[in-house]
Amino acid sequence: MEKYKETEKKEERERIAILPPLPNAQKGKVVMRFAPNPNGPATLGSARGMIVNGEYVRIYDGRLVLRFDDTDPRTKRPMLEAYDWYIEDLEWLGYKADEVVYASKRIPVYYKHVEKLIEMDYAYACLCKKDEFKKFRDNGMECPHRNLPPEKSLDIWGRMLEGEFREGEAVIRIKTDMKHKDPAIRDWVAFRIIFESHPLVGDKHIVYPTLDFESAIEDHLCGITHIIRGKDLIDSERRQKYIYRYFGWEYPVTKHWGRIRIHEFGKLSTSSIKKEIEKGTFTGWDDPRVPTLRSLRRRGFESEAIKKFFLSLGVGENDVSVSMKNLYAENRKLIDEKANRYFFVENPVLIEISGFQPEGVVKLPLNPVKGGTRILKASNKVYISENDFRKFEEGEIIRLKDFCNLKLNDKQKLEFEFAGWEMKGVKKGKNIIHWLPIEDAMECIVLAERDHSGKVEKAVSKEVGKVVQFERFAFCKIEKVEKVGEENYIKAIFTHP
RNA sequence: GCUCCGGUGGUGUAGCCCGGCCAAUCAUACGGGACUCUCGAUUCCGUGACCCGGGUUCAAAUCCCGGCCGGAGCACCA
Repeated sequence: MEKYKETEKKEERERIAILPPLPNAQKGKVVMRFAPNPNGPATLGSARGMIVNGEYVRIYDGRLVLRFDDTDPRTKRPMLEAYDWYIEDLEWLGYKADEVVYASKRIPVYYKHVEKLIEMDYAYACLCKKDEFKKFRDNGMECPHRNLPPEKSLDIWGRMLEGEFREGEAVIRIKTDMKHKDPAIRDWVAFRIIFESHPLVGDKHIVYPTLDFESAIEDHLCGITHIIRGKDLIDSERRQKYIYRYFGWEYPVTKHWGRIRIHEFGKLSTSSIKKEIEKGTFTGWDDPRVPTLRSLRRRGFESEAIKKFFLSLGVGENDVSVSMKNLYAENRKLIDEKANRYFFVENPVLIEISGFQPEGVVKLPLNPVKGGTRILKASNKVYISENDFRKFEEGEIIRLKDFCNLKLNDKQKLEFEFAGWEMKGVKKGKNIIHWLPIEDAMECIVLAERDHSGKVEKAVSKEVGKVVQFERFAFCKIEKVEKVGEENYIKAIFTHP
């Protein structure tokens, strides 16, 4: 009976995690893509793209393409390390790209396509200045270059590639409709000149495609059947459909999700994080305060929790504003039973207990599921947290968890007196505190929003790389044991409460 | 301003296409009880929502119109 209930619950949870069916999707024939710009590492926002696409591909037994939309070496300059980081992060989340495409390496392919479009008179070389064109566009008028004969456009195109124009002097535009009711769609730019060395392909090119062009061609070439992305790219579809019509291609099925805002991180964008790192506010892209996947991994989050978190948001088009608490809840479900328990005493106050001379050791439970014990010396010199100490009043009985009771005699002088071994008489809850014998304590620093320092059980040294729970404090990942001078100390990272 | 899109409890989400079984699902949050020598877990109970106004209909969260609010795009960024 109990077991039946258990599995039923699991199924319920599983069902929630399932995404709505994709229109026109056939098992085995779905091809989807995740297309980031590697101008920084994957963030929580990128994770949504990886998870939703990855999960659909898994459901439909399809193919996943990881494509780097890195065709602007200046404004959204790619970061060389980020390419591999994306591949790593994708794998960490449990998805594997069946194919990896680097747009910057395939620029000649895009050249060929645009040449064809120019020949067919569906694209033209435009020599207007940016604001000149804007005027034409806003008034629904054709610019003087629009009706250049294809040969003439082709000639300008050739000279663009030769470097005869400077930046801003010539672009290639796709012909749409200068009277289109949405000005954003009118004759958009497909290629522009950028004299800037590309981190990945160097000085090979001076004419780069815009995202809309590159993505349109690449989606077709890769045989993408379904595109799911943020709604900021919703106009892309309207623009790109012109190309698809001109070539007689079929546009993939699309779906867009709304903007996501995480309460705790607010406005942090890739570029603003970058700035803060350069300023030294953050230590790097894996600083625990930063919403990158690298940081969450470092903090000890399970990728499964991140997945559940995003799947629970669904793929609706309305904007969401969600708290990390939801992620914490998912992660807690996974790590609670794995994490060993230890005492971490923040802002330690050393007290000496009078009235007894303890001998031997105290055994404490190590893990709530697997059991096991950990051992601390029974001592009359122990650390307790200043945060607890502050709350006690003279005459109060305090329980050192799993050890013994004390009575606070004089708060000023830190005078504590032994008050028995048994639990009875102690109010459960707030008066049971964690503690640490002076003999088993070592220094510990916990990196978080605001760093916490204190003392921790020496045995924690064996947990490097693992997530533990510091009782009555939080879950933390033990990162390493570091030596400062003579002394070792534990460096841990705050995971979540 | 123009062009799209969206509005279900504090926060997310299901339901809306194909109106009735929705006095609206689930999660999280919050409040209270039990249990546990953790402020964690478990468990029980509770709080709490269909943006507003019209219309269609025997019947509307679901369809239609208007309003209000929110968002996205309007880049030689992605």
